Amino acid sequence: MTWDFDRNRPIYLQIGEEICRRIVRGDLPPGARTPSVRELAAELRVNPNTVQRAYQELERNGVLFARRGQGSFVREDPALVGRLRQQIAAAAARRYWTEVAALGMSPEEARRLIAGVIHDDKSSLR
Amino acid sequence: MTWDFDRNRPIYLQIGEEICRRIVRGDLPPGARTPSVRELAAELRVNPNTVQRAYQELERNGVLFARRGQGSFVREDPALVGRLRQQIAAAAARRYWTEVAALGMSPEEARRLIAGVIHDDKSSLR
DNA sequence: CTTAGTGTAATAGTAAGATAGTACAGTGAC
DNA sequence: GTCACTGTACTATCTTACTATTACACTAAG
Repeated sequence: MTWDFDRNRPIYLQIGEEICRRIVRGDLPPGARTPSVRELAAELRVNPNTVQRAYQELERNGVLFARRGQGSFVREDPALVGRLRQQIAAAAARRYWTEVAALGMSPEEARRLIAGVIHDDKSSLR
Repeated sequence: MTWDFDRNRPIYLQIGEEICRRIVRGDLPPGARTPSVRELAAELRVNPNTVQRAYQELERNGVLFARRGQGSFVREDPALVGRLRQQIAAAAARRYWTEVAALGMSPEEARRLIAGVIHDDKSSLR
């Protein structure tokens, strides 16, 4: 999976967010080994330093831990997945509402717009 | 209105977005003069060059036009407001759905989450 | 022990955003 | 004409994200 970054935001942040998404989805369950720094850097066509910075950030936030010579792993905290899911989703929802409210959009229209986008996306899958 | 920037995104982009929001809301109707470069720079505690860059960007996108010695103005294109409103809102909705879908969230939950956030916000206004 | 793979650290260089300061060009009011 | 405002342009400097490269410390497998 090569993948496109938002050029206007630091890559290391976007990598961290992607790791968290994989954890929430269950692709990276607690205890699992994450891709190594060099491995992920090659996959994303990015410098290893950038990946390492992302991992350090995640370690500081209690998401990962690292073992020299072995790799980095998802923490085994049972509350982790739920916490991440809740944090990310709530932030996304809040951001959406903040943005459209700043346009003067009504709650009803804000809800309708989301429903429409979701519906269009579903029907475009075939 | 002093106002806080997202430190992880270029300020000039955020200024441009705020101008567009003001246009959509009607605070800056077509034909209206925008704050001068120096004026807005002072208001936002930002360098005049940064504001100028935002204005240039908006001029390239057909949102503003400038007259030396007079100021910058919102274009009088009758479709402008609707176009901006549609663009910004649709992008916001799409981004929200992309984000939560990447967590594995269902359409129903995505809609419920938005409804909850909007409701909480309304009831916190008093 | 050797080897290959891991995380970690340090250095140097590049590019972009932002600041500071100055200067020039056009407009309108006096 | 003068003055005060506008947009516009340019240079220099700083900071940060990112790249490139090298090196070291640790672990597991052979």
